[in-house]
Amino acid sequence: MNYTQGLPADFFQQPTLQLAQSLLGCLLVKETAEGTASGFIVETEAYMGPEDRAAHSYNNRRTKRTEVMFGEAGLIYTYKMHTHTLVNVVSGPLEKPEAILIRAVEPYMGIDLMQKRRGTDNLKNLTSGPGKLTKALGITMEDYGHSFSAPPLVIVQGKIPDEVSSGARIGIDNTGEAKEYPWRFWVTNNPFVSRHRKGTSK
DNA sequence: AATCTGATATGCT
DNA sequence: GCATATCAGATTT
Repeated sequence: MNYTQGLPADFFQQPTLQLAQSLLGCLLVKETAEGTASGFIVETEAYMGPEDRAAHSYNNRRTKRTEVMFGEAGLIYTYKMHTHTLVNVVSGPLEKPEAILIRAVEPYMGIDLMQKRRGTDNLKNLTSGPGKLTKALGITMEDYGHSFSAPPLVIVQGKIPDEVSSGARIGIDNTGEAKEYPWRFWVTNNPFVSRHRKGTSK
């Protein structure tokens, strides 16, 4: 199978919190010289720009790193955290710095390649975290600023999750009230989510 | 639960 | 230039 085109632009133009849920079950595909690897998105977190203390773009902080968040929905926002690359989907209209962090995927195609890149054959440990999935899929800063609608990194239609849960986000201590906002979404009971915390299913 | 790792950008001196 | 902060992960206690 070959992916020449991702989801249409209007898919990404949903309100950010809604898009974060819509992305669950979609297939994230990365094509490289080594081969194609892909996985179903099973966990996301929304970051709501100026009003969100936890967001890089809080208070419209516009820097070289956050610049792409002010662009159009459907662009790729990658950044590095320590030794790991994390990947986000830019959301919201132009000049609204909102984004959705992809926190975990369920391995689908190219599992051999992912195992090689991660140095493990434990499926549950391949892509169950934002830094892990980028390494497994081969996502790098090279992808920064590109679109999820075109190769080599695309999001295509996948399957509809059976059930979706929501709850507080992860890793954002000391950011005041924002840390309790239920802006993390995951596929209920999916074993590939990064951390199992309590949430409410819908 | 604590600690190490150490990319990138920002802010201060 | 140096100090600091960041949407982690792996390893060790």
